[in-house]
Amino acid sequence: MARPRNYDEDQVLEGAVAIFRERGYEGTSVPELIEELGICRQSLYKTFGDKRGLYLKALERYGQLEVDSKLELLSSEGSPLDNLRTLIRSLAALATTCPSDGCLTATAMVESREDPEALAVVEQQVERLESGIRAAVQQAQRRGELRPGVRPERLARALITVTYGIGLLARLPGSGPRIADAVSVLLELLDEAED
Amino acid sequence: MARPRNYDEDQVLEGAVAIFRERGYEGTSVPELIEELGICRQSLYKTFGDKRGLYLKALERYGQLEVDSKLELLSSEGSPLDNLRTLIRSLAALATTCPSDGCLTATAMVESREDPEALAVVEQQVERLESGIRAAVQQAQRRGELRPGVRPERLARALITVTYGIGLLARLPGSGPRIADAVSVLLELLDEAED
DNA sequence: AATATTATAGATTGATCATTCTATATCCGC
DNA sequence: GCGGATATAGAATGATCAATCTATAATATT
Repeated sequence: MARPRNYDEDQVLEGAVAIFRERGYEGTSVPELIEELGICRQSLYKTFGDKRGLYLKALERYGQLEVDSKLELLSSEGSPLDNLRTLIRSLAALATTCPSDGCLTATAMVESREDPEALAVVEQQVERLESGIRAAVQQAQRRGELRPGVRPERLARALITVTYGIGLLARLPGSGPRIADAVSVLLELLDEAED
Repeated sequence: MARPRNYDEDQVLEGAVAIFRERGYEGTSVPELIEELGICRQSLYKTFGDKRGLYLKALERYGQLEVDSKLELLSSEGSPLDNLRTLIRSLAALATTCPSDGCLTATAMVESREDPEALAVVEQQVERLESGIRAAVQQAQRRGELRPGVRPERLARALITVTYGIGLLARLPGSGPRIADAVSVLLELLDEAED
């Protein structure tokens, strides 16, 4: 009945995530997107509305995957405290990664600071991760892995701040040691909070 | 001999800092700069080369003032540890500030990630603050305020990461509690490192 | 006061931007 | 294999961008 589309929406979105991570929203032109995503102009507009629509979807998708993988890590069987440690250690990977793999959520806090919809997406993902961390801390505490004095919400918020701070610093060449040391200090902090 | 200029270069730069902090580099057009700075087009180009030249100078000026004020704080008389505490507490101010007063240095890490010169300015300021913090930690340690086991460089790098992380999160509405808690946890961390 | 020198104001340029429009190609159900 | 429907390709549009050019205004020295 109709000509079938020549592209896969998910695949296009994945490509868009990579491009926006690397060059940002303003830094990417529609012609570039067309060219690199291998999708034709009209299809892009038909499927995503406009450039910003594609960006919002990419932002959402990125956050979804990123946060999901962290939450999954936190809900592994075994010690919640160990899971927290693993999560924190995984942040160190950003210290050695090329800046083009930086955190799109962190980037969006700056690039989209005048876009309430984008900020809402960001806020939602940040909150999702924050509550996952808080839950893990609470579990660790209930199991007696962390001292009773530890305040889960406060610790979770502090960890969130460092997490996205690391996502930011990863953009700055030469920040590898800073990230590594931040991770190391966080781990030590958990050790000191251990019961 | 010649018509005197109608503007003060320092004042223009200060205005540019405010504008770039609020709307970023890409988000500010030259006509807007002209209009809001009250400087005429030609003078802007004559004095600063081009838009990017003005931006680089503004970035440098912002970092200079920002870091200087923090370093001054750290080198106050009395207890270096207390100075560190004061510095950390001062970060909490960003939790309540409007996002337009966000940290231009943190913003530049994202916005100017493809501009080596801008990144060099950023890196220089970050390093300057980092070494100031490290010196303060060393002094505190030498005075016996911090445990001998504390590693100044590592702690300084961790503090830097949180500092700019806070500068990032300040852009996200609703992050006030996160920033406040991050500060609170940092202060507790210092307490635990006390000798 | 005249002139040289620099600032100012605003028109102009040429590139690039996101988006829409037009025309052509491709496929499915019949 | 034909008609209808949708995808594609790329030209066209109109706005906006940074930057330059042109012409006018203002002042300090002579």
